[in-house]
Amino acid sequence: MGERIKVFIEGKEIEVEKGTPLGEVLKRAGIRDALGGKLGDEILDLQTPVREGGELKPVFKGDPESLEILRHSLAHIMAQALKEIYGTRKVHLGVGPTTEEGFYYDVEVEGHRITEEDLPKIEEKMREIIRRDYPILRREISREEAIKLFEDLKEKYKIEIINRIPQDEVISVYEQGDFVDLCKGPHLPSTGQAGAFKLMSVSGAYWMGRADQPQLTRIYGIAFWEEEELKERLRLHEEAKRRDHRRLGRELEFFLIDEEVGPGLVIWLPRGAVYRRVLEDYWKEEHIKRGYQLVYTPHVGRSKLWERSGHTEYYKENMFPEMEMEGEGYYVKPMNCPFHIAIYKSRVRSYRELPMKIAELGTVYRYEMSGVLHGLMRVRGFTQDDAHIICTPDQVEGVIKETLEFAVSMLKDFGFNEFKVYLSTRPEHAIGTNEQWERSQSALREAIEDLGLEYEIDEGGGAFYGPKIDVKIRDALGRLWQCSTIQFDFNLPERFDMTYVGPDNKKHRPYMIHRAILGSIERFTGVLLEHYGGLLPLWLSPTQVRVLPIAERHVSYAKKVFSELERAGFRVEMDEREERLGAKIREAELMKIPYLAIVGDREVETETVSVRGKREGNLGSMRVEELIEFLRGKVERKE
RNA sequence: GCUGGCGUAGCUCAGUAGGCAGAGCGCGGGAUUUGUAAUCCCGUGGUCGCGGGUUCAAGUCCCGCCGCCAGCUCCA
Repeated sequence: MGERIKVFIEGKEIEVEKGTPLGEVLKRAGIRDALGGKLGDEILDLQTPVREGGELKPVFKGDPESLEILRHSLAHIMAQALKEIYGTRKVHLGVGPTTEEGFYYDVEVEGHRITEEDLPKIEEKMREIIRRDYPILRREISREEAIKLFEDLKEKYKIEIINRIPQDEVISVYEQGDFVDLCKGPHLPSTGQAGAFKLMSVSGAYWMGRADQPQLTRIYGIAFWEEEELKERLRLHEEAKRRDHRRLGRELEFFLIDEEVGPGLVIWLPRGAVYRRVLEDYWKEEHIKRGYQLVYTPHVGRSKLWERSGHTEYYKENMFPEMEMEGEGYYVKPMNCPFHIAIYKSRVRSYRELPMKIAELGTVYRYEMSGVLHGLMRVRGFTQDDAHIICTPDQVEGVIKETLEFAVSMLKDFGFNEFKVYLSTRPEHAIGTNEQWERSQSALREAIEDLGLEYEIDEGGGAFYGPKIDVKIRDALGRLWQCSTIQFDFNLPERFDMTYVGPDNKKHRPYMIHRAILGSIERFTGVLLEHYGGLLPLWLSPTQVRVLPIAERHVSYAKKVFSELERAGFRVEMDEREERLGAKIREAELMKIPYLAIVGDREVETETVSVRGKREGNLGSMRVEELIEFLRGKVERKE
């Protein structure tokens, strides 16, 4: 009799011998149609021996966890297809994990470069393997056996993986037909049960993610149980493409990135600049309301400054190279903090003036590797909505709470309502005292909990100089984007010898916090454009209303409408070209102008305008004052 | 930066196997006076990313560089 363990399934307690396959365990609990089970964080398939007791959740086809099983098996089916096409010993498999929407496999094919053109052929072979309906069998083998097996198969990468598996861990392989792969599972019982999939793309990926290692070909696929779900996902991909901010930025005349000007350097076109001005005005007002002091600082600073701040030591690879003038070195700023510190230090500070909140829409320049640049999302020059808060130790809790609240409320104003917060705590090598770390970390955690936000802790993921929280927002397509960050800094106050005079008339070291809410204006704009598909909320729209006279005889009345709207504070345009109404409307629609005020004989006659909303369509006739009220309401509610 | 793909008119794209650079939209001019997503006609527009090479001949083939795209890596 072996060791016995207890598992709990749907409230039932089942005692089995350690190592009983999961399928057997489930059978004893009276569950027959499951695909696997979840024990702790691990998803096991039916063949996996259960070696630990605990709560066991059966996983059925259709459960989110079941996709993991499906996708794992599809990765193997793809690998098998590759081997059948290019030769078993010519294909060297790397790793083949599942992703959020499918799977990929990193492979090296000797003597052939896989391109997207190969994908249909591979897909076809995969379908064939699925039709053959091979049973997928799990086998646990010894380390020696495993090494011999994969050496025979010329699977050099698998050997490396085996050598990294801890000595006490079981090594398992899965077989289907004459294909065998090192894998801990989970898998479907047979290839015939694989669902709907599509191979999407091919790209390079370093072995082990390290640039000094060989580069393999990564083949991506997406997979779902049902054809319908797959189609829906492909539709989302199309939608994302349609909403690509780079396309919208050009079409709506928001911004330009010009090769001659330089990669990663954004030029804001007049329409984009109007939007940006509105956004920045709003941002400034909100900061002033909350007691921030707005400042402006230079774009370059002496090398000595960056040496003192530590940037030349820790951040140099992200900085534009040093320039020299009158024998003195200068750097273009990658951050605003040293300047804000200079402001703080411009005179002696009393505890009475803390917390001091210094804010700036500060444009910084960072060297980013050419391959990572991407529209507005990843650039080399950008404007941070930056602020530094300097406070006494016992103000920390209040300051953090207020800051997080501020961030969330601002993001909500832009129409984002779903947030995910990440708390990064002390890493192994860190500066600062235990007291500083604990106080800061608990202030961060409390603030998140007080606001009832969903969060995750990234244990040890903080910077060496302090813990932080990052806020990510979820967009209309379900994607997460990092925006806000609240970061403690125990380093700079020391380096710059920042002090304040306390009630005891002695000098003390303040706490300092870096924070950004939108992150960068450029990136945030990219996110906004994609979130709204270019149709920004009325308050942010560069043009809010366009007046369309139908014929020339309506122009003078249209001008009256135009100036009334303008006087009411709206951003208005008029299209008085000799064009058909349909054409004027079409162009306005393409420019995503939120409201059109159309005037023809009827409107002149009745002193009204015919209103057409981009979202709502024809809204019928109303008096100009009514339109103004209607638009005002929308602007005020930030709709 | 690395791997792969791409780079033709302002935009979207065609250009077979080297053999006189094309279309639609845009833009300019004219006609049309127009009712909820494209009026018609005429015209304009290109160092084919840049630089070399092969060839009688290069948008097309080869090499180098630049940029873009998908990833790797990194991040606001």
